[in-house]
Amino acid sequence: MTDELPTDPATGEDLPEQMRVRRDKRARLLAGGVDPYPVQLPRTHSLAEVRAAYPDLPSDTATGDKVGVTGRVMFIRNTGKLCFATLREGDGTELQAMLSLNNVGEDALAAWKGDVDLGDHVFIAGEVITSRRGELSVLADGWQLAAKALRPLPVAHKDLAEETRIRQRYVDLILRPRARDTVRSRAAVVRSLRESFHDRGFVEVETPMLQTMHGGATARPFVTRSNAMDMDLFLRIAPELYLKRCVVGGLEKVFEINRNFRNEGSDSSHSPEFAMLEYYEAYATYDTNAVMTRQLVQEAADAAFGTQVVTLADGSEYDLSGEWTTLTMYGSLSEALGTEITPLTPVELLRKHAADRELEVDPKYGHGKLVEELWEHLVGNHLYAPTFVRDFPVETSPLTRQHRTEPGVAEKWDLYVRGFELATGYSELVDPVVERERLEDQSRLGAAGDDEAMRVDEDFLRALEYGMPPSGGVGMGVDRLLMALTGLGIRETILFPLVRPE
RNA sequence: GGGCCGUUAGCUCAAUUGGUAGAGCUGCGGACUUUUAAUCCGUAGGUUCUGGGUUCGAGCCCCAGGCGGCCCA
Repeated sequence: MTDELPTDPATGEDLPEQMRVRRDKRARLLAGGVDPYPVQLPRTHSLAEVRAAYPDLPSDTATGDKVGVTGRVMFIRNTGKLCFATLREGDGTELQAMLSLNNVGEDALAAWKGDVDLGDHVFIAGEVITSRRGELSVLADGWQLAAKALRPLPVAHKDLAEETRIRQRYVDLILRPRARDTVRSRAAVVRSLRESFHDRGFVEVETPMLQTMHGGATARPFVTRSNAMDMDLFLRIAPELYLKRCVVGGLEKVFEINRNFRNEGSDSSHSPEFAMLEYYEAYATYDTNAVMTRQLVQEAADAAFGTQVVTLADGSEYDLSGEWTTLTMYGSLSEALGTEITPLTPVELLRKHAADRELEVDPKYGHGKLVEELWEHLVGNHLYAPTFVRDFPVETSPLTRQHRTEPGVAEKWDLYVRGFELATGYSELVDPVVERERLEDQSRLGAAGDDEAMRVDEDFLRALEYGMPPSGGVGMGVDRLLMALTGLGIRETILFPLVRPE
């Protein structure tokens, strides 16, 4: 668990025996003129290429074909004059190496037994054969150390403790091919998102992560400092206000996939730093961008897993295909409470409903926040199948357009998947005068102590005053998309999540 | 922020009422030319997260702290 450095690195005196042994081997090899970390090895084939070239070799076959392969030693099975090792390479492919006294000679066999430990990278040159048991193997003519491992590999037969998996992800990746699959799935999903946008004529932009004023979401920012400019800066909580400036400027279809930072705790679905996708499209609405968002998710599922009925980590299936359910926030809340709730329902009554359900709410909450809390508690958390919930309270949606016919609600949807919020979409508010009023309301909340409230961004308002076309906008958590598609927790979808130092 | 649980060998975990800290794998020594988590014989390995306290005696009880997990806000 603890990885203290040795008090004396040269002798490694205070090290556990297993690390001392490996350090000693390295030193002995160097002293004997053998480089435990050679710069290059005459590899001719990947393990996967060997496997692909000989898919159906019968047992106990000699092909006569010579190859040079490399891999990390995952298992070793030595007998007196014949040694077996299971090599594993990057994509998880395994191939057996065999070293026989007859082929490599006494010295090379003794060196193999004496020098090679589990976890070492080795190079094997030899003939492709199958063993008597039918295992595809490379029967060595010679071998060479490719990189000596100085730390023992944890046992491969027991799961690594979750904390160690996160803190030492490299070990997790070595031991658990599934961990590497997750990384590849994530890459496939992100690539699919980009391709879906490119196919639809969107342009990818990168907007500031260091901002002089944070905005675009209600969240607490990280504060940092520019020495040269002698001023505080904020790590962005959302790219929204910059992407809208792009739309004002005539980039009518823009998207960005990048990191957001929110100065909040982490749990199974939150991380202080997370990957966010946002996209804006002129002349789109929250109706049309809901359709496109569904397509983005479905295309990503197809690209990464070849199906829209994905298999989750617990083995269950999750169906993302076809059309998705749509609810309204007030309608579904009314149904859950058994009584009509509207934008005109007084705050006192909402508080009473919360109290009746033993839901504790902040006494400062107004109508909008109370409705959202009640809804999340009574409806949102129980939505398993992909569901769009539409028409949010205006009060809590300061950047969203007022509904075109329904008073008191905004043209905003949230997409819920497996009980958590995956994405949100708006018909964007583009009237600069109304926008200013909303931001001024927010800034009054901020002045009153709400440090999640937005500030008045004068430059953003100036941009809107030049005229932003009617637009739809969407934000989707990329980590959460992976969670939705795999059933993993957010810490498994992020390669190196933030953890306190040991 | 609050509550509960955990923290022991390289890894995964045991340890009765407070009474010499154990196992499997790994390691080390040996045997073995067809193994598949090889097998067999032998053997080593500990600041029990840290610091205090109680006690004849603490992995275990008490206090403070660290790190992590779960639940709640």
